[in-house]
Amino acid sequence: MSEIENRYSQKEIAVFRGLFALAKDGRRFSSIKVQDIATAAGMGKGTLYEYFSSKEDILSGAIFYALSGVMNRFEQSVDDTLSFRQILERFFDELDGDVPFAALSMLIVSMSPEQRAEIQTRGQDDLKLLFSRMKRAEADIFASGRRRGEIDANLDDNFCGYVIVSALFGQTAAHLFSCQKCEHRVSKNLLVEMVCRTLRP
Amino acid sequence: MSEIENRYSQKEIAVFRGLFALAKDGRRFSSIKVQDIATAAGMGKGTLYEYFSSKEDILSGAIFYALSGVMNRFEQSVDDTLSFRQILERFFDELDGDVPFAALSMLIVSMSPEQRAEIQTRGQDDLKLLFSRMKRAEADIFASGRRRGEIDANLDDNFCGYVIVSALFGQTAAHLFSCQKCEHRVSKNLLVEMVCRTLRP
Amino acid sequence: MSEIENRYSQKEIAVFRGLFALAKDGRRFSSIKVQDIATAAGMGKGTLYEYFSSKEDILSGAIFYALSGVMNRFEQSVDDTLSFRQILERFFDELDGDVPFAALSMLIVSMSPEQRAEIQTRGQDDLKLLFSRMKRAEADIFASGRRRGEIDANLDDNFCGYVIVSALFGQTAAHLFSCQKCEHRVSKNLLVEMVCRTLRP
Amino acid sequence: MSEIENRYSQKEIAVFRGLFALAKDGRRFSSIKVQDIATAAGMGKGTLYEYFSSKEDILSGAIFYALSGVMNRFEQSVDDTLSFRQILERFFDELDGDVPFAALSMLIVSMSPEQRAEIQTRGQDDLKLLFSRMKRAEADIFASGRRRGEIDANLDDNFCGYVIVSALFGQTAAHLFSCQKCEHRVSKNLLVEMVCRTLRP
DNA sequence: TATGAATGAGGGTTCATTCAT
DNA sequence: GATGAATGAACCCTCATTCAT
Repeated sequence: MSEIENRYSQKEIAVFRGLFALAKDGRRFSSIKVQDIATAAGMGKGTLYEYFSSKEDILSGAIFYALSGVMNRFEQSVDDTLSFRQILERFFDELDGDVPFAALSMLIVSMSPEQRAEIQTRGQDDLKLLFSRMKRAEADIFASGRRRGEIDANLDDNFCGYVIVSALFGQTAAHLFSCQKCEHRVSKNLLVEMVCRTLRP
Repeated sequence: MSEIENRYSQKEIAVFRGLFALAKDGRRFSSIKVQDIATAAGMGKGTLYEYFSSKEDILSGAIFYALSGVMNRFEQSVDDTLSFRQILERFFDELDGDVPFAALSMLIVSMSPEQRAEIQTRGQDDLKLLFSRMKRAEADIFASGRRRGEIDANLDDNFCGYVIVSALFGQTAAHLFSCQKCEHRVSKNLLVEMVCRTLRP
Repeated sequence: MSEIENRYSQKEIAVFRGLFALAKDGRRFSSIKVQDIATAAGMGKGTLYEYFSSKEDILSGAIFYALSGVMNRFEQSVDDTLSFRQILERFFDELDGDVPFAALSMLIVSMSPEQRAEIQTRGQDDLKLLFSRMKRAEADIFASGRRRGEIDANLDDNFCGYVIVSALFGQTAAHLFSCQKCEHRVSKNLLVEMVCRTLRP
Repeated sequence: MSEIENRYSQKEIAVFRGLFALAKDGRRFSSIKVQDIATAAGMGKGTLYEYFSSKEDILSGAIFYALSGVMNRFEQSVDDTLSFRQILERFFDELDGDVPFAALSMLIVSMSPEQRAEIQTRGQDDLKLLFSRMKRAEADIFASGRRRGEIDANLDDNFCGYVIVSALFGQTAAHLFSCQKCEHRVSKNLLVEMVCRTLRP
């Protein structure tokens, strides 16, 4: 993670954190003004443009930054001494530690289709490296889960990964517009319960 | 459903369909101009304001309209002769028939927090009636699933509902930003598979 | 007056009266919608355009109509058996009878410079005839006032007319933005008092 | 006056002057575009909104600014060595020096009823102070005029003030829509003559 | 380097006008 | 003749971006 943090200047990180703080309560990116971000980051509006070329660039950067953190977190969750459920719990528990995941979700859906396409190919040496490392971590965790009998041996890594990603974003979306109000802690328990139930043999 | 359709003028429905067509490919609401909606709906820009008080009002109206359709569809999925999996398949199969669910998801996350709060309380005689009818339909379907042994008897209706809602929105979010591209049909199969695996005893 | 009334259809008069009613409480012409006028006149919006070519045309027509009334009223005030002060009192008393003068003032200042230029030359056979008749009435009244010793013999008709016009519009303007609130009746007394004091020998 | 000028930034004064220049020739406020004001003030359209919250706010500000100037001018006209007529002449001579009074009149009648109500109560420490100072100046001038025998001792300050205000606005209105064209200088002479004749014993 | 005053392109909204009924 | 649904030109205002300091 420190290597990721090192890749950003303190100013950039301040901007990212400012943006996440603004997006935390479900505010849409389009309703967040550049001035808001600058204020939240504790700097002048003009300074933003010393580090980012546009408002959209801030969005892309912030998402890239946060995803790096999430992936690192996931990678670090690999621990052969823990059960699959325990790994999930630890991962979800720490998920909001660095960056509120609800904010990250809001920002991701705020991206333009072009940005989404771009972020998939961006930083071929960076993001793809992260992805591949995360995939390997995933594979380790899933393999461990299968060995322990927590994951159905017939389910491949793609399905398992899809279940987690889907549950993750589904939770946020459900929060945004659900019939019943859900406590955040309950949601996490629901999440773990759902994933484990889904993947169990 | 006809009762819902009847509650809207042809112009209003044309606007809703125009908006959904524009949102289908993941376009953000903020990047959709009022002129775009008018053009997509086949009418002049000024005409929109004969039926809606603002751009946001179009959004609220469209979401309310689409949700009504989804709920009606779900209610109509109740069929004691079908298995839980079959009901899910039928529901998901028809989900995109009227309004693309991906578009609906995009629009829901495009709502402002204020709109989200408002739509929860709006139309006490309309939306709440729909909700309660859907809840009853849900209860029937889940009860049937439990009777057939497809749903774990220990899981209450809230959990079952949460799983479906979460899977529904998670799918869209996963589409928006996932590592691998997913075919739409595959997603549906994944959806059914996920829900059934999660709820099985 | 009947000849003036006869020159307008009932619809046109309804429109004029509707507009005056709307302008009575100081509302600016630019804030009065065509729909408002139509509603106040008890007809459909489209019908207005059967009788007037534009919103500005309604304004010009209404002013022309009201001015005709005022001039006729003034002409009819000529009465050799009354003192100058009595004539003024009668004129001012009846001023609001047909059309609220405050509304007329508001509408006059709402005219565009082009309209003002146009109305001075409009209806060469109509307005100019009215003007000349009014001038003659003025001359008679002023002459009578001088004969009775109510008007300074050194003041020409232009000055006398200017005093009346100025007092008339000054009253309205002072109403619009004055330090102290003035009762309408008081204003009339003030008006007469001012004019008589000004013109007295 | 410098204290008033100091209360406004140079940009604000530029905007006010730009607006007065546009209104000078009798143009209605509703026909003056924000872009026109910006151009006349020598700045970009967006800059206006750094200093004013709306087009109406520009109007209110300009009127408040100009009225302050007029009141200050009137206050400074107090001079015991001059006759009442001389004071009037000096006041009217300088009236157009800063801001064309015809433009100010046009803008005042362009105000919405709501704005008129608001400006009467606005700036309790500012406008009301100005009003009270002007009232005192008025009282001094009228007292001096009575002492010199230029003003009828039976006329109270309210009547005297009303005569001046009425003459002031009546002149503008008469200009806007009068039978004969009046030279500006002639108007001023007329004004002084009218006021002095009216108030004389 | 950091800033925020200035900018103007762009978009939401209004409303006078038209025309099919 | 009377109507009002439909229209789009026009305008106010926002806010991302720039650049002189």
